[in-house]
Amino acid sequence: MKKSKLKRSFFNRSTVEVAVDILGKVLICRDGSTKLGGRLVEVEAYIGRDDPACHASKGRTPRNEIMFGKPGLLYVYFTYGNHYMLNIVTEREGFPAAVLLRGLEPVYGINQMMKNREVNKVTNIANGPGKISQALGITTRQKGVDVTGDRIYLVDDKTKPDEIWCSPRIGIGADGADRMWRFFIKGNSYVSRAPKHICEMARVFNKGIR
DNA sequence: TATTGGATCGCC
DNA sequence: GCGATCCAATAG
Repeated sequence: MKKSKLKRSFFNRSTVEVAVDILGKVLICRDGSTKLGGRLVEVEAYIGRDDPACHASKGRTPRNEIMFGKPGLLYVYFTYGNHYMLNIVTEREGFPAAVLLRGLEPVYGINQMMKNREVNKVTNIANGPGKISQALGITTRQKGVDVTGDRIYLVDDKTKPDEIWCSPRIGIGADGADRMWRFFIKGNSYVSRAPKHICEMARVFNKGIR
């Protein structure tokens, strides 16, 4: 089986489908001779104007306008005075939606990522959304970068992820907390520390797994 | 122009 | 469990 780079058509689908399918794929960031990245193990879906937790729920603003753009663009924003959140835009152009990257199993450039994070445990490099951006050197400068290009992209190496589970999204208030739109690989050590949430197997997306 | 709170993290 | 930290969004 050959490795392949994910194309725009991958992201031009329903956000839940993209969120589930992107688990197990490898995110690569190239900068000159530096190659950083790893396998995605936890993501969340933010879907359109009807999703109260989606930044675009109240319409288009300077911050969220990238979400209305082409599927496959990076949506990066700054929050809590400290952290950059890395998202990939999904669905057709004009429909504001994205997948937030929350957990990554380090594969490439582990030493450099540990330097970027000032940590010395691999399990503490990228087990949280702010940590992923810091490890990879992502800031709002990367907002709008196209992941079908050659600087930041995703690779399908045909690895089958283990069981996919879902839960409510983290850090979301009552509005939108009912949606089970956080997806992660059950038991993986690089999933972020989460509050005690109801988790269940995402049965629809685990065909063939019993 | 002022105020408020956040898709978090790290340390107590 | 709580404070840091600063920007975006909203209200006045």
